[in-house]
Amino acid sequence: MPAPHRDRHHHHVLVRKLDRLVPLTEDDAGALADLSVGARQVRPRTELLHEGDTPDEVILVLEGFAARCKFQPTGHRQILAHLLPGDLCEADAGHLSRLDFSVGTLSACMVAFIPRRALVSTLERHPAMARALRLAKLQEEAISREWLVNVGCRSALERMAHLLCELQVRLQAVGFATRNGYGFPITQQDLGDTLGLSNVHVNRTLRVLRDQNLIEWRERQMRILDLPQLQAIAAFKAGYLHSTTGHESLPR
Amino acid sequence: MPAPHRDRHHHHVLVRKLDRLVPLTEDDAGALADLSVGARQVRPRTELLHEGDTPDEVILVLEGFAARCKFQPTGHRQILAHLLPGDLCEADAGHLSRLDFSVGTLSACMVAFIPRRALVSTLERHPAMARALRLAKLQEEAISREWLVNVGCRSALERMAHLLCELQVRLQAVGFATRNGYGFPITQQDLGDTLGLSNVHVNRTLRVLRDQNLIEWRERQMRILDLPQLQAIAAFKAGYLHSTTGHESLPR
DNA sequence: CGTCCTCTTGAGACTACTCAAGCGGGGTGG
DNA sequence: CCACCCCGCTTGAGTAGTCTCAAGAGGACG
Repeated sequence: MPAPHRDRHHHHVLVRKLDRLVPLTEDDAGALADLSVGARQVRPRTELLHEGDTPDEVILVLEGFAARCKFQPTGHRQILAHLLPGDLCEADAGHLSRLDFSVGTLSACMVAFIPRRALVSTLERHPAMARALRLAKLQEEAISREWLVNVGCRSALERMAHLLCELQVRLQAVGFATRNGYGFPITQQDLGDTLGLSNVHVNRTLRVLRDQNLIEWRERQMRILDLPQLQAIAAFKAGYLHSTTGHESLPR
Repeated sequence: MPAPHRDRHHHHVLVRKLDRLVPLTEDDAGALADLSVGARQVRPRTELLHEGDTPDEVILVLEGFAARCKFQPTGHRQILAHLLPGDLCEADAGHLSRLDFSVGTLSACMVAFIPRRALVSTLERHPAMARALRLAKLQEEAISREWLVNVGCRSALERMAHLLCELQVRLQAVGFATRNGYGFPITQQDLGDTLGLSNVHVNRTLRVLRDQNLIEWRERQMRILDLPQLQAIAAFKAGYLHSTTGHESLPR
């Protein structure tokens, strides 16, 4: 029993992600999949783009956790965004002279480096993809707004719960989470740099969630035991992710 | 002694701001200025766009301080961005179904409500403006990244100093700051909601800066007495604002 | 087998918060 | 014109949340 024709490339993360935002043709999907030939396995804690660079390649994460981050003179690191499978990074950074942050892997990752020119020309030939990427960018911005709220006015427990809920939704949208958990191959230090907490306090906060039987985290696998309760703690509203069931209104 | 021809519209904030990013023709400038006819005076603490709305108008601030903000169920408010004179807000929000934040004035403001269709058609006829707006958007994103760093890993004193430095640069770029200060008509509570601090702690933090003769803030006028020292406290690097002397490289 | 890295837990310190009270200026109504 | 009131600023006191320093345990890897 053959899969429907239009699903031929749907094993590809980026296709899965964008098709939820804007229905793609089989032709679109193929062109998209072609962009990520030559993907490479990258070790954890590897810098992919450096602060101050003017990269002529765009990063596409296919597997694993990567991140945008900024390093402070004090040695502190702030993680600005998690780059999950299907996330395309710095698509329009070419407009700026220099990056004001760096991009690196947290875990081992499968990453494609897409020449900007190739991306641009593909987008010109596939306007639906361009529209989907604009929507994806808006989602990203909504996430970073929520992160500012997180560090700005939530307690450690609330922040942690909120992040775990967000990842559940985002990863599920690209097929990297089950109903009650996901692979979570990052360190507690990474988590601290994400949430603006010390690694020690991250540990204590996780223990509270574990002691309340809300989560379990072993062998790089996060199990969400009580999602409703976790969402309640975080006052988590999935709406901001704009990824509910796909196919947003398409003005303009 | 007549002003040079191309300066005819340069009394307009948005023209001043965008012309620094991409040189505009007199024709561009005129079209831009036309968009803000019908600007209105708005009282402080007025909501301009509401969370959940799908606005068909874009906000242009001509005078005063406005802000994007998110309200929490707990009653807390997080300010996501300051909208200063020359800032154009939610230019591409039309792509999303619903706003996940609201926009409101902090101080009394002069604001233009620009119908999205008018903006779009002007941008189609003036591609330089469209390019300038894309660059302005990138600046905004850089600022919000820096804000995340601010609340994520800086102390109260550092956060405050950093914000004051940022405003000095941003306001000077649109002619709303002198070399050593600017009008600063917002409350300490607003400042707290911006920096993730309580209003009480904002007050104490300001007193430290005042006691060290770094700033003076009276009658809604902020005077920066020692900018280098303030920048040193904040580890402030103006580079992220990408507004140094204008006319960035223009790829693509 | 040793080393390194991450996780874990304890103890003590410090930053920032909450609650509370007083002050001062600007606007409003008598 | 004056009195009052409200809102924002200021300062104090005590508390809570988070941080730093430190030490030990458990794995992974060479």
